[in-house]
Amino acid sequence: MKSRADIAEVARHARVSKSTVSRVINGGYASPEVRARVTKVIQKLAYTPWTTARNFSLGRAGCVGFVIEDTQGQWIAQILAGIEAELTSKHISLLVGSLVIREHYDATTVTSWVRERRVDGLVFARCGKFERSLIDSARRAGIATALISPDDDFTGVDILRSDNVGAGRAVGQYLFDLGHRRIAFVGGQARVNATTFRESIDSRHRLDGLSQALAEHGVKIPESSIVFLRYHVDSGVEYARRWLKLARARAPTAVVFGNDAMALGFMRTVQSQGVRIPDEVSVVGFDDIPSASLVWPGLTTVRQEMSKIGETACQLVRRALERKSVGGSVHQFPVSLVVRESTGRVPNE
Amino acid sequence: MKSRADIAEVARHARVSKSTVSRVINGGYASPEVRARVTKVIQKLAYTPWTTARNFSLGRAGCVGFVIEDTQGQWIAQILAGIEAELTSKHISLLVGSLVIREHYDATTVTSWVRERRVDGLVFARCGKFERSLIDSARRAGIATALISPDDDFTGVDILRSDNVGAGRAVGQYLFDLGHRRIAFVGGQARVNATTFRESIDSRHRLDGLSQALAEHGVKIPESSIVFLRYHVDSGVEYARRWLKLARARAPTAVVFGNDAMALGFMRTVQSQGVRIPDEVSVVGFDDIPSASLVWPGLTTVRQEMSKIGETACQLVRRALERKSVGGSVHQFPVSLVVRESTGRVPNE
DNA sequence: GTCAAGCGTGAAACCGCTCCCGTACGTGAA
DNA sequence: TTCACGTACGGGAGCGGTTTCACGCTTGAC
Repeated sequence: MKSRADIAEVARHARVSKSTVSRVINGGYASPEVRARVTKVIQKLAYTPWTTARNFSLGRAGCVGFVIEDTQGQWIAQILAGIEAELTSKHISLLVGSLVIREHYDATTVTSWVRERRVDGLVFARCGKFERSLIDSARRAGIATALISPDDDFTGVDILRSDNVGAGRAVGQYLFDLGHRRIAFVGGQARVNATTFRESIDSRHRLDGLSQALAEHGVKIPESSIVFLRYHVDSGVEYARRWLKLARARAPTAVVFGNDAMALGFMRTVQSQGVRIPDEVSVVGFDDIPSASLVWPGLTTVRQEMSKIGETACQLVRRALERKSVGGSVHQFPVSLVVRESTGRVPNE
Repeated sequence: MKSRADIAEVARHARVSKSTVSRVINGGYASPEVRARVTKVIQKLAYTPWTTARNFSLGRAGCVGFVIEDTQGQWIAQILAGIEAELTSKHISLLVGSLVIREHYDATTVTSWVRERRVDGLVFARCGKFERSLIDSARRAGIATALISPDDDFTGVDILRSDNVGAGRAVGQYLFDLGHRRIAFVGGQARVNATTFRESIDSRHRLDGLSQALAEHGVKIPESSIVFLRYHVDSGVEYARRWLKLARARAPTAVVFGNDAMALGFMRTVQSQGVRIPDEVSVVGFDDIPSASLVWPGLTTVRQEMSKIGETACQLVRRALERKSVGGSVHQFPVSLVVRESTGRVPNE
């Protein structure tokens, strides 16, 4: 009992050589008659080339590795949706190799992917800390790499990011129009190594945009109203405690957070103390994670095209693979302000 | 310039045959001296077997396919964390092949995985509708399959599920202890095909447990307080409208939902109408998605060991692969009640 | 001393596909 | 007619591992 047809069997039935069958499948020289005959046999035998053998023969892995840091687990779906769409739409579809979703991604795992040539390409998404040596070794191994990152201090890799400055500007204009003048910004921190964190570049850009837009109307955010904490719900809680201690007349009437998790932490904490949102304070987040629309009041936030970014990242990796060249392009994606109920006109004093 | 060492080069340097190198790597007959010599050469040349070649030679794909339906994108992280832990912990680590995260998973994609032998194993997670023919064809192709599903009407595949009845009982006891006597249950629906839905088995089991626990105290849930809607935020919103219309004295003092998304939809809707939770109504969800702890008040819910379930699913697939036999085991995982602020004592009337 | 059993090793087949190269044929130009 | 060239196809090497098989050596039981 033969378990499965292989290319040789197809060739026998069609009375041609393996080479010809291969050409029919992959599109090479083949006369119409032969092509028709072979195609018919393929149909009849329900033949499908064995992917592993094909990859082996082509000297590739047929996989793209995907690395992400995602403690809250809110990102994955969006980015993956894009990646998946891109990969499956191509008949030469490469699979998403695997992913790392621990709090801090494990460089050892990724290194082994490179060493064992498990992947042809790599996509790093929102990893606070990129190991430069890791990316370099990937490049040396001929592995195309795309980074979803605000940091563009890399050579030879494609970089994708959202227009954070534009996002900040949009938020600034929006809050100004609502009458807000005392605005605070709570940015996030990116991981530098296991224990150290630094001001996140994403957040810095968002703050820059925010400041720019407000400055155009003569409004300035005082240094005392700018703070950078870890990208985590707890940071929102912590900032809420500070905010609650401020005198009513001096407390910011609007707080812009570096991500939704912090914003939601802030909201629930002040709500638990009886503060009404947006009557007493307006809140803006970033990212539009699923939770943002599930709370009451819904969180006004900035939506990024994460799905589109994931899709493009894969396209870049595939293209870099085909051309056997590594590109160092930078792609910036537009964002959109999603207005919900957590923002309102500034209260009359 | 040779790009990379292969097994033949290692063999040359160590003055042994390829076979011996292979045996040293995979643990076969080899004298201590030879083993040491070969190991040293491997170190020196930084040799790592090429995964694709190995898989090809072993006649396998080296991949496990992962299929999930996840519109809200809240599940993936939890299950994947477990899968990833299991796969990377094994040196024979298989990669997560790919995943489908559209609203309704695409059977065509999975079929092509099977046809092209892209995967050795398949894990289906929380897919409302399993295509029986798909699973059967996978079995015939010798692909080990694990289902994360409450439905055990399948043969030859491993099934994993949470103890939904136990979960329902725990919720029932808890609410009874808080003094609740008028309790409603809003279950979910699973997809049967593109347009049809049926009462979800998960929800039915949860309701069974809930009813059992309450019945032991002489409390009965009237039929009119049981409803099955689609597993979606909107269903929570819809139920909230119905609830708001009920007379205070007749409205349930506690509502148990089939999942967190519906519970959160209910909460935000009644909150927007000024209803205080849990003072006026207690709310219980299921699943403990990230959002549950981000809202105010925090949602009391039931946590499932999704990470553990994912991990076990992979173990089962791997084991089925090694033994070349398909097992039909059923695994039930314990759940835990997570009490937050959305539940409280029944209000004095 | 003989024989069987087991260990340690090398040679070579094998997995299924791609692709290089050689050949045969037909066509058009010199 | 001859030659060059492009098209169509077959033969077979090659990809890098694993595994089977054969063979030599050592050991122990009789």
